[in-house]
Amino acid sequence: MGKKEKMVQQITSMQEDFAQWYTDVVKKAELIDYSSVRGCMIIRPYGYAIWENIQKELDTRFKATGHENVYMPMFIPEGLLQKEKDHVEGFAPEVAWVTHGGEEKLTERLCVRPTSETLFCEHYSNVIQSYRDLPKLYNQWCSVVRWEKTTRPFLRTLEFLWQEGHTAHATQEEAQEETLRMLNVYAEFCENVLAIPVIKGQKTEKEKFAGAMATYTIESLMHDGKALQSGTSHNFGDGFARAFDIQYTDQNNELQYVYQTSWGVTTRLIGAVIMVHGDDSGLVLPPALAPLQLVIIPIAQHKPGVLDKAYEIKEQLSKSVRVKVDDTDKMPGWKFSEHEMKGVPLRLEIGPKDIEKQQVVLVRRDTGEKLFVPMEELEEKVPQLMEQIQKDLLEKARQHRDKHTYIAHTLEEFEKTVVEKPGFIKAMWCGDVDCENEIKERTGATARCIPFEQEDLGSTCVCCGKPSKHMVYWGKAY
RNA sequence: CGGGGUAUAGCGCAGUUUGGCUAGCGCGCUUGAUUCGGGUUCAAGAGGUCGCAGGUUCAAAUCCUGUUACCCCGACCA
Repeated sequence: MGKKEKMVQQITSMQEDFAQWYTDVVKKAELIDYSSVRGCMIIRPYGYAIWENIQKELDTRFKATGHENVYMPMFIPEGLLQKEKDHVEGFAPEVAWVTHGGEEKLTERLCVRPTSETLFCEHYSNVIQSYRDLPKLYNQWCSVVRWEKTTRPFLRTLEFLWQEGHTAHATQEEAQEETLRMLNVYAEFCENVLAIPVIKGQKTEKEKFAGAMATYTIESLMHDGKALQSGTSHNFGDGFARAFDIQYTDQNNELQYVYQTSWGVTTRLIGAVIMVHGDDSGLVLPPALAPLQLVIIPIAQHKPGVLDKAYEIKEQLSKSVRVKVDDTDKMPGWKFSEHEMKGVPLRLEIGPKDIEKQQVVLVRRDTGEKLFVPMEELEEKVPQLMEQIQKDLLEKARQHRDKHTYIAHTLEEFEKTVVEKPGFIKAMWCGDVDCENEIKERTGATARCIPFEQEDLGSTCVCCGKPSKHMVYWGKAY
């Protein structure tokens, strides 16, 4: 009994206190540690390995769609930042400033990049001359700094890792095509690698990026019913081009402004994985993302032949999965819990009894299901299970999301749903920002997106009763 | 940034109200045995300027002032 209790007490349960559960998981799964700087976190090896897998998967997709990686400076002169009015207004409240170099005060202070639009624009204005220079399809992996007031590991930190794509095109149509192409890349990545289903759509005027003509987003739903903006893709039109004078000469020898896009995802995605798949035993990682896909736990490892067999199986499986043997001298039960906390998708137990029967025990992290598998079937069975787990996680998340997506026809219904059933709320909207503000004030929910897949839920706005324009996904967000 | 809470060993906590001997406990950690199919058992040991900075006092983990970090709820945001 005492033992059972100890196990349960490892982390706070999701139901009891979701926020505390989240903090417990990021710490106990050894994803992060807090640092001595407020709001900044240390990403530990296991957490960073997850980020590296995200990078690898995304970078492959970026390259496949013709993008090149570059690196911009981390400092932006104040004057440069201020060239685009909406942009600077959006970011000014949360930039960090460098005012001194050594002991000497700088004549112009430098902003630590909160995002790099202005740097890319300045560079583009120098390197783009002719229609032959277009399109420019650049991406950058880096960290940015935003001086936030409240912070949470992965979800909001002062410095965070991300990628930002910045492209320049000859026409508005091309820019729009690129904006949606990258949104689709994100959506496909989230579903197939992270096993997180997303709603694709457009942000409202109120919610769009500072300086953008249009912002598109993928929105996902966390286990507690809160929404998480998981990636954005912006079409800038020629707004930045006009502010930064990025012009090219077209085929008719006429000067034209370029059309630009930018798009990004961040380490926040790791937070999404935790909050979508995790459970009371800790993290649950989809196999495509997991740094370690299969952990082999020898039982009675001091007995002759056990460790040898474990290593033999490891060798055999390492062709198809990321696998390791946990041969530390801890008790098996301890190892089980530890790897469950870290979300390793599949566990293989091998002991004297198994060796005798020429079989092993496989245990799925997501379902807890135990499978007795003959050794000669392992090479086939393990990759199969990986695929199955990947698929099941996505399906489970999709079902959770659908189950927690509600429809509201009136504001009263809307308010009631927000209070009683956290999740997405689908409701019609007239397009007026006043209604958007009133909904936020009365319910705390914001417009997450105007989804591409529209549904007809009636002809009147949920707020004012005037003719409706769009069906909108609403929700409380992280 | 507003309201609430917390800070004592790696982790979880007691002690603080009412200042008083050398600051305790459980887990973990180290060493040696023992055990191994869900957090073994036993023995010996290491580890703390009580978040930080001031102040009051013969004496401060304990009282006072300031400050920082973390957690929760709001406002802002990837």
